[in-house]
Amino acid sequence: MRWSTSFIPTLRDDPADAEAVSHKLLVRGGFVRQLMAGVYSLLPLGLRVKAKIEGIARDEMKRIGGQEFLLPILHPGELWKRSGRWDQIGDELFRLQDRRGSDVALAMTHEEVFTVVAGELRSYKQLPQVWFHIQTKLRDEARPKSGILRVREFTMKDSYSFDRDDAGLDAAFDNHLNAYRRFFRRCGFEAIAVEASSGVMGGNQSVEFMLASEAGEDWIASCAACGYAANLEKASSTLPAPEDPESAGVIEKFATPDVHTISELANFADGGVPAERQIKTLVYRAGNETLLVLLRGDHTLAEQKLLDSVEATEVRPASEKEIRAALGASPGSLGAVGVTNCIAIVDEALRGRRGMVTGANEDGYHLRGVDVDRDIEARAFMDLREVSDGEGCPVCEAPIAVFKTIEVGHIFKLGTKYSAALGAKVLDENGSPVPIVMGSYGIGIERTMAAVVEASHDEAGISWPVNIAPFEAVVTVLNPKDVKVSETAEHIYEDLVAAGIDVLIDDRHERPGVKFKDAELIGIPYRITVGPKGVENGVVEFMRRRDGESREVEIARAAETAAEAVLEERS
RNA sequence: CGGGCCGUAGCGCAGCUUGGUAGCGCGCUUGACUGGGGGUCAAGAGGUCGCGGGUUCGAAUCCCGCCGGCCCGACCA
Repeated sequence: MRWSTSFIPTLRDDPADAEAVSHKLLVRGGFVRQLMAGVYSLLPLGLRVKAKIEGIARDEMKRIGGQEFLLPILHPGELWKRSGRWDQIGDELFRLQDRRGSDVALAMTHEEVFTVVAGELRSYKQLPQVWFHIQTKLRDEARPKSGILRVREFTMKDSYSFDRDDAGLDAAFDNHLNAYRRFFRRCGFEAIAVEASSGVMGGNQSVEFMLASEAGEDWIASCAACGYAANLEKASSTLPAPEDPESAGVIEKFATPDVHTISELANFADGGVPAERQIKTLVYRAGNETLLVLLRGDHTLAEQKLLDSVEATEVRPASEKEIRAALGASPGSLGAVGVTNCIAIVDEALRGRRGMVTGANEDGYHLRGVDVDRDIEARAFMDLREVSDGEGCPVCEAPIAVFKTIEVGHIFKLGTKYSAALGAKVLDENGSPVPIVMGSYGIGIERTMAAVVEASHDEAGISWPVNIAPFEAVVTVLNPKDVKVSETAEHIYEDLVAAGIDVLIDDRHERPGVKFKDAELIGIPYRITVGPKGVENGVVEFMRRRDGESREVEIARAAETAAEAVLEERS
């Protein structure tokens, strides 16, 4: 392609509304333009990258036996009602009505429709199947942000596995796990596979693929020593054994005027204790039940863990009014000792603790000498707290690291949630109908694009890996008016085209500096610079974007050298 | 959905406090010089000041309403 006739609108300045590096660079480089909040147009450069990422996804899916489909994005609301998600999901699902007034949903994901198609499977002998498509998804995100990282309209590679039993699902899941690792590696980064919560997707196991990045919004805990990694919604950790008094002691009420927070109580002169000796009492509503969620004073609740373990579709913090009605005191003086009208759920870290301090359910008073096992009627002990950096890995006890990541892929063991609801059954060996065991597996294509930029850029711009670069090489013509220079450049360009390299020739009438800056901004992995001085000496400059390494190459060998470098890196 | 900030030329911004009919840099067009890291000079083009209403002789500027965007939080298969 010729730069002079291409639409590559690069910008000198960062767009004012961009925060994330990938957002700034993809806009400045002329890859994307915003249309509205969370909706972006892909320009030619952006589309080229997207197509390459899709190509790798397709390749990896076919490697594990995937068959490609293309399912609609306009779905009958009826179908989503049958799976239950019409009511479960809320505002994130785009809904509309057609001219006859029928409910229609815009695809957030395609479990329902793939399951309907799978309804034509008749026999266990037809299983397993792995089906996929690469299709637009629409989600009315509450807060689109960070450019192309979190949007309302995007492309997803999603696949669905259909198996006769859990063992089959396990195998399909493993195949995807490996395919995803290869996929992200080919896109240019090592994704961290983490245990995750399945959320409203249903199913009992899910793994997310993450890229460590400040631009991300998911926190994960990861152990460098043994490889354990989990989303903070799910991660657990070990703590040093507490040093509690031997004897249980007796409960004493004491006055704590003006003490409303854990830290105020820790600093309270007349009976205050450190946060780790306090019991934090949070009040939640789940359906018609009031839950007391008890944690150590210095710990934070991982709300998703609570949600996952109470089997409610929704839990929310109780209002101050509800709290007062249930416990007779305001936040700051709450506790679970002697409370019978609420369900107390206690974090594992409090099990067996003695000599603790907690609220007395009377404003301005606390209790000391509390023995958790003796004094609190716990419905259950569960892991509810959020892991902190430096705590012990649950597998090997080495210190665990907590950091921010971008979620680029997510795979789920769905089980029979959708097949049972939508009647996708096969006959087993005995001739009895059994629901198909399903898995679903997604990769965000544009998000992957942005993630690569987050992982691979410098002050000058993007540095694409060869596999997904919009062009693999650029021939920069320093002075197109100089006939010798321009003929030399054109020859090299033609040779690269003939060699099957995606090559761009910068034949614009621009200053050299402008061309260099632009080539670096849009991130072309290799550059051949053809200028009058070099041509005079029979050489051109060959430069690698990622480290700036450059050398002179004979004109006759230039195309070959570049082609070899590119081909060596393609995978 | 709560809190904060912002909509003026393609991009980045000033002007608004104290009303008088819009300006700067970059980019763009034409010409000349220049040609290995965003060059110089000259001449130009380009704006319903987000939208609607109100106040006023007069509104980018003041008032009311709406729309849109960004950030923080809640949310997120």
